[in-house]
Amino acid sequence: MISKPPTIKQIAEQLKLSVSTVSRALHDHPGIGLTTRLKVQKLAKELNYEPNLTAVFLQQGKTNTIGVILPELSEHFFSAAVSAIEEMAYQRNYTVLIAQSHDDAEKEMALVEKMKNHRVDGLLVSLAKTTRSFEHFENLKRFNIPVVFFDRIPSIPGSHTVSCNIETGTTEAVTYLLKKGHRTIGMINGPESMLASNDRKHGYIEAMSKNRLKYDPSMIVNCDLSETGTRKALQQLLTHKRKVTAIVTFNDYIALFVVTALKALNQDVRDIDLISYANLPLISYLDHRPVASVEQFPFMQGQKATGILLDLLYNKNTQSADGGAIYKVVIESQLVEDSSLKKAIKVLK
Amino acid sequence: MISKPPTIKQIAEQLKLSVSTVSRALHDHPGIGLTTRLKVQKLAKELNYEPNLTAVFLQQGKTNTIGVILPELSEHFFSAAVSAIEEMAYQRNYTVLIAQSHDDAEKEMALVEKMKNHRVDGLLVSLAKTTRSFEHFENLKRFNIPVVFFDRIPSIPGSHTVSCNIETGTTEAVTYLLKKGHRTIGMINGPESMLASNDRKHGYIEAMSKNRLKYDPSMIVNCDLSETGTRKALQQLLTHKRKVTAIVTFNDYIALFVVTALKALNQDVRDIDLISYANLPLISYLDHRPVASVEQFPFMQGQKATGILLDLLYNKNTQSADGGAIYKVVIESQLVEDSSLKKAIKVLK
DNA sequence: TAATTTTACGCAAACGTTTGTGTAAACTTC
DNA sequence: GAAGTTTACACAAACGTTTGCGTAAAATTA
Repeated sequence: MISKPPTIKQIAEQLKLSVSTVSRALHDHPGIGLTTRLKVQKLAKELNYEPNLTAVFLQQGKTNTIGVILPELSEHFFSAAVSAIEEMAYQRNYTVLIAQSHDDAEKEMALVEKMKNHRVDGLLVSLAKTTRSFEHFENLKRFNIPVVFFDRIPSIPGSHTVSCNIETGTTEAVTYLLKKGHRTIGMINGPESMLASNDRKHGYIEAMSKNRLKYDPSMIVNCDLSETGTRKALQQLLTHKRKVTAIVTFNDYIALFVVTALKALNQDVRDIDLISYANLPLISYLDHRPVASVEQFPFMQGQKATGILLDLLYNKNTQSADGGAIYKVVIESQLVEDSSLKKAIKVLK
Repeated sequence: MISKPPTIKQIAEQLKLSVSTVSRALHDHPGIGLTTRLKVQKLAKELNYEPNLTAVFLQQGKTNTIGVILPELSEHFFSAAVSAIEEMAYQRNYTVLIAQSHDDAEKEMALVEKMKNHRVDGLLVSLAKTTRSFEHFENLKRFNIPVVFFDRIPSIPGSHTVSCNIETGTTEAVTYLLKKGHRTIGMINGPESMLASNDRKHGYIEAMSKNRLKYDPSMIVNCDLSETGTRKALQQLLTHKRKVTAIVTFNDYIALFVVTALKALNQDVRDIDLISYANLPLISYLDHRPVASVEQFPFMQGQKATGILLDLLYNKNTQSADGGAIYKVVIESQLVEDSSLKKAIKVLK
C-alpha cells in the first residue's frame, strides 16, 4: 500500500536504458533521440514521476530556497512582508523557509546557522531588536550566501538593505500639522537606543527648521513602548507649560495607548490631533483615529528585498561583472491623510 | 576568499581517518575510541564544521521539515496560526516551509506537489475556499506523508483535522443576546455554499430552540462578504417588518462594514448590538465595536495541528500500534464579552 | 567503399552523509 | 599461550540526481 515515489532508476530499468539517458530525456537534452525521449516522458508521466528534490539539491549545491528570518510573524507588518516575499519567490520558482527570532538576538544567530545548514540560496532578514553583533551574517559571505536586510537593517556598511525613510515621512507629518495651524507639536518617541527613534527625531527637527520655527527638545519624549510608558510620556507632554495640540506617536500602538489614556483622563480626544506610523491595518476604522499616518509599505519592502536577493542569486550564477555592487534601496515613507487612509478591505477569512 | 563549507571528508583526510569514523565520532557513537572521538570533535569545532543537511536529508529520506499551505499570510488569523506553528516546530527541531494558495484551488494543488517533491515530512493545510477535490491530498497518503488540516478543513472522512466549533459559539452568542433582552436578532451570514455559514446558521437555530423561541428564517440573510453585499444584507434586515435590535455578523470585517453602513445611513449605531467572529486583532479598540466576539483561537489551532502532525511523524517512525487513529480535534469557540476582549498588546514593530 | 562526422546512448564519478559489515589488533580467559 | 572476546577502526554501499567523457552504430562525405 505505502510505496516510495518512483525514481529515475526505476524508469531506466523498465525501459532498459541507463539512468543518465533517462535524466537527459526528462530534461529534453538534445543528445537524446526523439523516440526514446518521448518513451521516457510517457512512462514518467504514467508513473507520476517527480524528481526527488533532496537529491537534486545535493547534486547541484543549491536548493532554490530562500530563508526568511524576522522578529514576529503575527505582527501585521511582517506578515504582510512575508506574504509579498512568498508570492514573488513562488513566481520565480523559489521556496520559502521561515523562522521567527522573537526579537532574540541569540535565537537569530541560531537560525542563521540553521538556514546555512539547510543550504538556502539566500537570506532575507529583518533584525531582532537586540541584535548588536553581525558576525554571523558576515560569516555567510564566505560561503557565498547573499543576505538582504529589510526594514530592521544593520548599521554596518556593505550590506544589502531595503528600508523606509522614516525621516522624510516624519518631516512631512510635522509640516502637515504645522500647516493645520498647530504650533506646539509633541512627539512620543521610542527608546533613544533605537535607530527608528533617531530617524523620527531628526525628521521632526528638520520640519521645524524648514519652517523657521524654534525646536523645543522637551517636545520630544522617549518611552519604552509599553502602555504605562506611553501614559507617562503623555503625562509629561500634557503637563508641559505650553499646551500641546498635536502629537506624533512612534507607531499605531502608541497612538492607541494615547487615545485610551486620554479617555481615561476624561480629556476630550478631539482636542489633540494624532499622527502615527502605520502598522495596524485597522487603525483607520477607529473613531478617534490619527488624522494621518506615515505609511511604511511592508508589502513593497518585501517585494524589493526579494527582487534584490533574486538578482544577487542570478548574478552569482552568471558571474556577472558587477559582483561587488551593494544594494541600498530606500523607500520614501509617505504621509497618508485619514480621508484616503481607509483601504479597500478584502475579506479573506 | 569564498570557500565551501568544510565536510566530513576533509576532517577525515586531515586526521588520516575514514569518513565513517569521523561521522560516528561526531555522533558520539560508542564504537569509536575516546581519544579519536575528542580529536575529531576538536577539529570539527575549529573548522566550524556543520553537517550539510541536503546530504543528510537525501541519505535519511526525511527532512525534518514541515510544509504549511494556507490561503493568505497577511490575514491575521493565518499569520497568528503560522506563528504558533513555527514556534512549536522550532522547539522540536523542525523547519517550516511556507506557501500561500491565495484561495486558488489549482495553486494549492501545485503547492502540494511541490511540497511533496521537497520531501517535507508532513503537511499542515488550511484549505482554499475553492477547493473541491482532495485527491492530491489522498495521494500523499501513499507516500506516507501525513497531512493535518486546520480551520478550513475538508469534508472527506479519514483526514486529521483541527477546527473550531463555530456552532456552539454561535449558540452562545445568540443566547447571550437573548439574555440581554433582544428578541429580534438578525444574522448576516456568508454564502450558503460555505460550511462556515452553515455552522453559524445551525448555531443560531439551536439557540432559538433551546430558548423555546420561534426561528424566523428571514432573520438570517446571506451575503457575499463584500462591503456592498453587506450593505444590501443590512438593508434587508433594517427594512424587515420586525425591528432588528441585534445582529450577528459573519466576521469582524462584516461588523466593520455594518458599522460603516449604519453611520452612512445616519442611524445611531448604538441602537444595534453586534456580535461577530474575531479575526481582527484591533476590533476591540473600535468605538462602536461588537458587544462580544466569538473567539476562534488561531494560535491554539496552529499549536494543536502542529502537535498532531509531530505525533504522527513520531508514530510513523516508531511504527506504533495505533497506526490508523484519526485525529479530530474540535476547539470550542468561545464567546468573549467586550469587557474582557481587549488583550494586552505587545508592541512588536 | 573507406574515412569522417554525427547521432544516441552508456559508464562512472560526484554531491556529503549514514550505516551494515569486515577485520586487524588488543585484551581477556583458563 | 591458544582460543575466544572485545575494541577501534576501515571499506563500501546507499540515498537519487546530474554531467563529463567515452564509444558503438548510423549517417554523411569524398
